[in-house]
Amino acid sequence: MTDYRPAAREDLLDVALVVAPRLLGARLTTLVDGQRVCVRITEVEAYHGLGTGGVSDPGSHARMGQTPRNATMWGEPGHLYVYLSHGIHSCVNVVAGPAGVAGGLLLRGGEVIEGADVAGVRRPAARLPRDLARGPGRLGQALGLRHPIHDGIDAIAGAAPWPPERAGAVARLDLAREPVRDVSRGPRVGVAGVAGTSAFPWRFWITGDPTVSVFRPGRGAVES
DNA sequence: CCCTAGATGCAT
DNA sequence: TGCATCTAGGGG
Repeated sequence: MTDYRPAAREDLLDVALVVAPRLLGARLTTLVDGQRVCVRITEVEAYHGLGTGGVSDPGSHARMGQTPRNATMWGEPGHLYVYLSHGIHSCVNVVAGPAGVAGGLLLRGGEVIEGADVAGVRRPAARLPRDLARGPGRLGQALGLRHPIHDGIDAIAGAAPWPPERAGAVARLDLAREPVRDVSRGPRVGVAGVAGTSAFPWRFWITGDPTVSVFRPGRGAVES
């Protein structure tokens, strides 16, 4: 990953798209406040931003270039970009692509496979186990990840099996996974304008998985 | 400044 | 359908 060098502008666009399906079935484990929760990722969305002069993703936080808010997206791959949605929800991205290029995969859904009791306490509204991490805000809450204190946390363990804590939290992404039977692809959720149409089919999910969030077209999307 | 809209969730 | 409530960006 660190040796990756884009040969063309199009290759930069590919980065997040290549990584996206690879995250399906992968596991993200967190240790927050001494409590451990593991989620099997079932739904992701790709976002990127080339900054000034390049083609940009109109649905991406990085579309206008680097800002204090989206700085993590421009940093090291494998770190977590945690942002606040509507002033309430902490949503989690896995940063993708080389440092200096904005890219990330929004984790939109997952199955809690460890620490369901802990996740249940964090998410009392969840009636069914499948709702514990179904949706980006829910997933962040189930894992105990919060904006802004956990933004930029490194989810790659590296040589150490369990890296040092940061802000009372540890996150680890395990890309080794069981083969995924069938992957579906379609437009991203809740993105307005052209990005809400089939022009950007950058949402990937495990076909038929009950922990995949409900599709909701963005404002300005084509009605039917 | 003020307004709007946003990669949302949940009660009504 | 409306609200919770924080942020960035665009327009006056």
